[in-house]
Amino acid sequence: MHPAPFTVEATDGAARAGTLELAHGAVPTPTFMPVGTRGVVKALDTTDLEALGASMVLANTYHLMLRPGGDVVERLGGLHGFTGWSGPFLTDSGGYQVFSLEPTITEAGAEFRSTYDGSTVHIGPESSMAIQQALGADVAMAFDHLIGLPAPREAVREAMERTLRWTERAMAVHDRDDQALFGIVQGGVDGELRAESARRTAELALPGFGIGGLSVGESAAERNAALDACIAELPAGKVRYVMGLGDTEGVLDAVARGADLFDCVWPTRLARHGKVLTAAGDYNIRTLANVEDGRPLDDDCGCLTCRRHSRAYLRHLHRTGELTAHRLLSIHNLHYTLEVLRGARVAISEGRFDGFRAGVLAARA
RNA sequence: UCCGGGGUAGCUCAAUCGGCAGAGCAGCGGACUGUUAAUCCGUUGGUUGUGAGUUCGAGUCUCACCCCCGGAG
Repeated sequence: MHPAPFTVEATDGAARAGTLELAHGAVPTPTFMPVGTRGVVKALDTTDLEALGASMVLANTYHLMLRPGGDVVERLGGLHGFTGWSGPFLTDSGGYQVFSLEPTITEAGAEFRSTYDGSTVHIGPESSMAIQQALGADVAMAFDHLIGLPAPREAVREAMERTLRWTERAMAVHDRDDQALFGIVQGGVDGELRAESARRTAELALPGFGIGGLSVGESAAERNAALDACIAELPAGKVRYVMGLGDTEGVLDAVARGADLFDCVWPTRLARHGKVLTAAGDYNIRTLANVEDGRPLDDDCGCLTCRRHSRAYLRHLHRTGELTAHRLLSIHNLHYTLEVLRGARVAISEGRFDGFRAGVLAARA
């Protein structure tokens, strides 16, 4: 087990700025991990990610075990050798697919119909761990049971308890020294279950903690209350990763509550759908309003896309289905998201996070 | 000038025997959060080229005219 030491360098209220040390480098927090499910951030390559200043990338166990297979990736040098990304990686355990693909769940694990060829595939806490160790990310996530909300309290408790049992099973088989294993807090939007899940997961003495099961149908107020309940029970000296959260308002809410790490398809998926994230508010590039607009996507943005291309050109590319549109908008949206968190980090260290956050939100409104 | 084909939403086209004028695209709006999503959902547009006629009822049948395409001359 890699210890993944986390140093809190500054705090401002509950918000904190820190550094997470991993086998492939240090990650300044708070920060955002672009999602590269199949070993690639859709439409981008590793040089794009380097230019963006991304410090860590996420990949997915379920998808990579099916294609090309964990063993193939392992023989090609693990995720780092295979993809060419030399910075830190985190692999999700396949737990999200328990939610999104609705497999049959038993105590042993989850039984899926493969999304690629329809064959039956099984993932349990041990097999997810084995595949993640083969993939060789800096951080592996324990296989968890994630359910959509709203859900009956008993179902939320059952998923939470199962996640705890599965996490202990994952720990029992994990043995890579260059890889950290994070546990995942569940509990829906029930404050008591969240607190209990966080407390019992923290007792497992893992190097970091995911806060999972959010952004699955609950309101922002419910999500924030759930975050408060979890974070109150998690150790201050370890990293807190809010899984699957990526919109500006949601991320800033979480940073204000003491979260350090995020990942989400939000910036990249929205980019492919033509939605542009900006400091002055979000909009769709596809509309007629942009047809002859020579301005950049965002007047104040310094990203590669905004330095070189107009809204009119990007609208044209998106409308005509040119693949470059996805790359250029993904670069912009990721740059925007990373900048918000870089700004938050600086503001925390200077003791002005509340003002920073209020300014960002006001400009977007 | 003659022969043939055609004219329906911004565009390309459907519409059974004469029986409530539709679709795709475009446009407009919404959704999307540990990726089965370059996706999905919703929605505004009509004097059916013009004018008469037949009929309970015409995009559809009849007549005249206008316009477009092809062929002939």
